[in-house]
Amino acid sequence: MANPTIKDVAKMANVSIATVSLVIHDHKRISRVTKQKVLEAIERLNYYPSRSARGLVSQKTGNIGFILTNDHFLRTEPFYTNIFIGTEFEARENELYVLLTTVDSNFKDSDPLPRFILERNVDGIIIAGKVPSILTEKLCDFNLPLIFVDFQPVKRNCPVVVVDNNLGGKMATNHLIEYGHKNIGFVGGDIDHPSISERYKGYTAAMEQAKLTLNKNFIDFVEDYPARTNGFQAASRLFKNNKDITAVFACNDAMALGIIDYLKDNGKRVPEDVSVIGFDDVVSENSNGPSLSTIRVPKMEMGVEAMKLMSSFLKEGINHNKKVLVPVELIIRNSTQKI
Amino acid sequence: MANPTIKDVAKMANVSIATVSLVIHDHKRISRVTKQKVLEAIERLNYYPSRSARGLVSQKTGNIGFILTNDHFLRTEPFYTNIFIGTEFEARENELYVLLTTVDSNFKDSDPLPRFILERNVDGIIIAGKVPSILTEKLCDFNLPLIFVDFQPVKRNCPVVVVDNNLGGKMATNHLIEYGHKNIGFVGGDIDHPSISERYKGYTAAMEQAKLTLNKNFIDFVEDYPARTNGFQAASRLFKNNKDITAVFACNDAMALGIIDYLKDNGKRVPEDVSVIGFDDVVSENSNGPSLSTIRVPKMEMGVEAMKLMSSFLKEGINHNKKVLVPVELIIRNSTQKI
DNA sequence: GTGAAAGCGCTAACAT
DNA sequence: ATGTTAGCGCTTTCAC
Repeated sequence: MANPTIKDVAKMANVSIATVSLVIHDHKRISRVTKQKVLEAIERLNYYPSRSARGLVSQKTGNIGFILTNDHFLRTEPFYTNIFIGTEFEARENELYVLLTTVDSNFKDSDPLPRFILERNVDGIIIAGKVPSILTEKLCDFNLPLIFVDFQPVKRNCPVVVVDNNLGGKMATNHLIEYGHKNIGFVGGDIDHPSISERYKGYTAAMEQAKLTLNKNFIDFVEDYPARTNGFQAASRLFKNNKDITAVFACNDAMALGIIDYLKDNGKRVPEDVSVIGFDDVVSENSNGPSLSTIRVPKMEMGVEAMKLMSSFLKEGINHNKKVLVPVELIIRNSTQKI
Repeated sequence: MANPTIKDVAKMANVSIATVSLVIHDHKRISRVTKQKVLEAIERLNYYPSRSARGLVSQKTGNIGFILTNDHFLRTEPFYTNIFIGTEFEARENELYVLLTTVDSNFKDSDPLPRFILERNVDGIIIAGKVPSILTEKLCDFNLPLIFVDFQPVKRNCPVVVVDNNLGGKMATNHLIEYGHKNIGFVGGDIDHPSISERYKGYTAAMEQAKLTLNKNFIDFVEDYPARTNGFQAASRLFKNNKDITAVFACNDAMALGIIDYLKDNGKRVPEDVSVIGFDDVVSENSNGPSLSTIRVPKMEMGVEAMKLMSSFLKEGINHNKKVLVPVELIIRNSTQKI
């Protein structure tokens, strides 16, 4: 039969559709015999309950929405993509599907919300990366569980999966310090971004702990997205006036590459003249040049953790308002060396 | 109101739910006045029809399934991921969502099909990359439109979006020939893979057209997945016996990198001693080393095209059994040079 | 332990 | 031009 319904099963098993439904949900008060009969019919007909029908009556769609800003969606490095893949992975374990969508990076109050919310086509929402707070506010008004990954919204108290950015910042800086560097620069993007500010705090903390002077001239923030070209620009400002910098910690790999671009263009060798370390570990896999030391962020795991929170909330209803801090790892490659 | 239904709208507009439905579907025979009334009520209540309810009655879910093998899903280079993103992109234009899932690379007859098919939770399926033919067969049995991307199944006559692999192979080879190379090697993966065999055919065609001898010793196929390590292995076999090879065309970027790895390890410089060209263009973006010449494959566009085929089929019902051949582009970077 | 029946929110055929 | 109604496939309460 093309698309058997619960009726077909009931007919074949000589029971009512209610009984079939109970069997499907493994209800206790069903006799062995009946259960067996029904299961056989299901098997023979190759029956699967329809999602739409279930969704309508149970108000559960089995879908989870995944929201990303355009900016993040279109970035070439596989950062948020890998987080998405992680959610996908864990979704499967929990019989869920993920609906991906993007919102404008400058989401305005008048902008429409993702269609899957309006159509009640998701049971929960995972938000990856920084999104405008106006969006967060609007999302909170719906009665949908909300989980944030790689971004902790201010004010709102939602379950969150974030990288231990502070520790990572310390680890990167300490690595340079241990290699004998003293004049260590920091290059960052938008300081208002929680991740970047935490990485910066890790940097200052490590510097202070090592009793190294924190030179304001060694620090450069771009207002823009922390992209490769911005790293280049930042480096040009940094090195113009500070010839004695021997190492730079960039807030992410893209900027680190931009810094290396600049140094190469200006006759400096990496790592011989200047050590550079990044953050995220999005570069390595397919590069064939001198590889970048960095702080590895377990991107897929972050997605997995987020979906685990979602799934356990959906199942057990416990909203622990948990903050999952995923660990980072120092990856020493060839862009840093002892002084 | 929390979740207004069609009834709420009908009540507020003083019409029947049927009228509301007709207005939603922009039916002709509705008077200006009524339409206006209803639209106002919809606006005021912030009403959106429920996906599940619609899905149940119309047998249309608004979802498209996207199937990938594990192998492809887990590869680090963003090839299929970008195709997926392309489908996602075009899906939004057509008010569709994409459900991603993977199947085992060795899908067996007894393996269950993706859940979204069994639950009738998709209106069509896009299959990306090579999948076991047994899966294709099973999928065809369902009455779902099927579209293939980056893989053309043998026997089955489905709409397909593929790269012009043959032309790409010619372009890559001609590039090397134009640079003065004569002893040009070819390194490929599984020759049974249509894409690889087409690229190889392009290579041989270009060689023959240039009246260059096709030396069997200059050609190496691995049985395995065309990965970086396999490129390394292939290169080691190739160069062991053929000291006079001055250029290699690798069937994809990953293998090209493996070849470069081997050459470096063995004291050969790229491109000074040996030119290497790849295929796919998945390396460039975040590499900081000498960059790889390659044939660019428009990955996102492929996804877009596939979803366009799907959407137009769903809307107009025209199954053109079209074969969309997406164009490739020669990207000359620093891994190839004139002899 | 099992069945009858209501109803989830919508579409579409048929009435009026 | 608009309303009435059946029914999509399922879950769940309430009878029996």
